[in-house]
Amino acid sequence: MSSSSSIDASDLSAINQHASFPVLSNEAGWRCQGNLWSNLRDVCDLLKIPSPSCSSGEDALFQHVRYKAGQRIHTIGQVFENLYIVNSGFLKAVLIDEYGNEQVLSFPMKGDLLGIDGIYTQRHASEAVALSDCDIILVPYKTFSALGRTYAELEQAMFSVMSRELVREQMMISMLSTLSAEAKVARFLTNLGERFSQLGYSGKVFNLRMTRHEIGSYLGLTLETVSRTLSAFNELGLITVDQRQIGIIDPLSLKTLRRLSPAKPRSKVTKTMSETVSALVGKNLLPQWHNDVAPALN
Amino acid sequence: MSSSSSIDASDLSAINQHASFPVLSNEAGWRCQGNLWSNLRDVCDLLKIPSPSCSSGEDALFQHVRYKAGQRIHTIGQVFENLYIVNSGFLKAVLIDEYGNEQVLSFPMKGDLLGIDGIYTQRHASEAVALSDCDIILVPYKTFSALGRTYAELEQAMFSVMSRELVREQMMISMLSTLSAEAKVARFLTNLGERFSQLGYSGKVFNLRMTRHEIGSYLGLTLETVSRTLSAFNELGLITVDQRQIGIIDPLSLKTLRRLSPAKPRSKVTKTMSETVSALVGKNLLPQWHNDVAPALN
DNA sequence: CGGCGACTTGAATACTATCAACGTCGGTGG
DNA sequence: CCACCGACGTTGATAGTATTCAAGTCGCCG
Repeated sequence: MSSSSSIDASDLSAINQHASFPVLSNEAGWRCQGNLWSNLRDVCDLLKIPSPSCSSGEDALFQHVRYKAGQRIHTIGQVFENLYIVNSGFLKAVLIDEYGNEQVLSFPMKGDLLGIDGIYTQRHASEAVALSDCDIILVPYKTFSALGRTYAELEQAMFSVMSRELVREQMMISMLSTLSAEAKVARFLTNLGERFSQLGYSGKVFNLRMTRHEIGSYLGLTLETVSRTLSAFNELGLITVDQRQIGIIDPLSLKTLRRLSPAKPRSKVTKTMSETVSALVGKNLLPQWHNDVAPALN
Repeated sequence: MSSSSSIDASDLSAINQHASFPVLSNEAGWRCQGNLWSNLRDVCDLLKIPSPSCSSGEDALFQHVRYKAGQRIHTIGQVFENLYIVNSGFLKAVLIDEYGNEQVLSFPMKGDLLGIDGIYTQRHASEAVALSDCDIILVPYKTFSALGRTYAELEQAMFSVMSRELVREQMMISMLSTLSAEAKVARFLTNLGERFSQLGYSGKVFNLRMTRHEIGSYLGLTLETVSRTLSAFNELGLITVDQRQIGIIDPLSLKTLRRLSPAKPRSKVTKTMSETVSALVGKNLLPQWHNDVAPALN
């Protein structure tokens, strides 16, 4: 099935059984044809962690695997053997709850690490699905552990990455419990834009790779609410929406968009404001202080 | 201030500066008076991870610090130097969001590990506050790292613990976005009960150490909703409530309590159930399928 | 005793979910 | 080629849940 230079996901079972421990090789030839293999340095660069200084770069080679949109990288309950690093493409990480509903946890893209959740029980707690064609680097956990014993910095970096994930999830928890639907969607868009920017794509105009339903699951909203909110932002001139094409027009307003003041509602005078702003405040789409400090505007 | 055998939190600054790297000592004397010091084995036991088999148990000693209710173990932005392990007492871990509101992330108790979130940026991302008097074991991260280099199993265990935390937070995310207020509170109570059980306390009758406001923050609800829900459970005979004294009467119903079916109601057979259950169904407190298969009731 | 923080309870409101109808796009097969 | 279909998306009407605002109670501490 794997016709030429590209390892296909359908070959993965064979790979897992026979090549799950890529052996050292001084032949650089393995890396010549396309992106079939990466060395430790490549992997560290991708993860944005410092690569071990004294590494020859040839300690180990890591295999790339291609997945087509819709394919699963790992599934819930599957025995944990590998970590996965996204080299290209877009995916979703989902949890299936006790009633069979899927909960989207994240939308990994280039440079993101998958599979950490399997370390604890030695089985994956979540599943990862390709939303577009993907190129994934397969990092056998045993290999990685062994390298960690050799290079202390690598081990340290791994702790750091896991700590970062932890903090990211904490932010997610905070956002889920405190923000309004509008604020959630607004942040989702700006965050996505920022991530695209960091990858060298446009952070202002981009394509959503996921459905409204998946966005809703990720944000704790229904797909209708997501759709309505996008439409509202569009009407207000904050963004443009054309199916999955998003254009960010007013990033600042999006970023500061907030819930209707969960704290002290200081009922104060509303002053004359620009059309747009008053429209926003009227719809409770801007922070409360736009009301409080109204005199400062205009 | 530290009068006798007990190290007080107010002495902590001095400790951090001068004794942040507890030195090896073959004198067991340090551990004689009370719980002032723990060795690696003690720490591993507390965390429920296997202690390195070839460890002498005297590689390092870890200092205990006592905190009084209300004191902070670490604060946001504080330089990350130590991990903390709860030996006794109850705390809350909180995040302060951009508007100054506090978001409760967890309620750590005996055996829980604090401070992991500081590894990434080398500064704590959250803060931990004692809800009761606490005895905390202070584990300098550097010491711990060094031990990890010596004992591979220890390092492995650390990854495992972090992975577990990650999965726990994922469950939290899922719960926050999909469950109803009733279901959230019900799970909160049963989870708390289970944790108490595991510590040897009663899982049926216990004291809440936190305010309704803190519970609400943890669950993404307002304090009023928490209060109302507890009252409702009380009226339904699922629990008893007397201020912060909780008595779990019907653990099973609590555990299966669910939102009013967001998904497709899968018609299944229901076994005969008690009065209590039909009361619950009447108030939409039990899964939708309890209604769908109503003929099966009575 | 006074006062404050925590808690409870009620009433009204606001927000989001739910239900339903319809529109669009892309693929497939007659 | 076109008709049909299914998945996805939009929009409206309605319902329901949780928040907000507002008293008022309780317990504790100075």
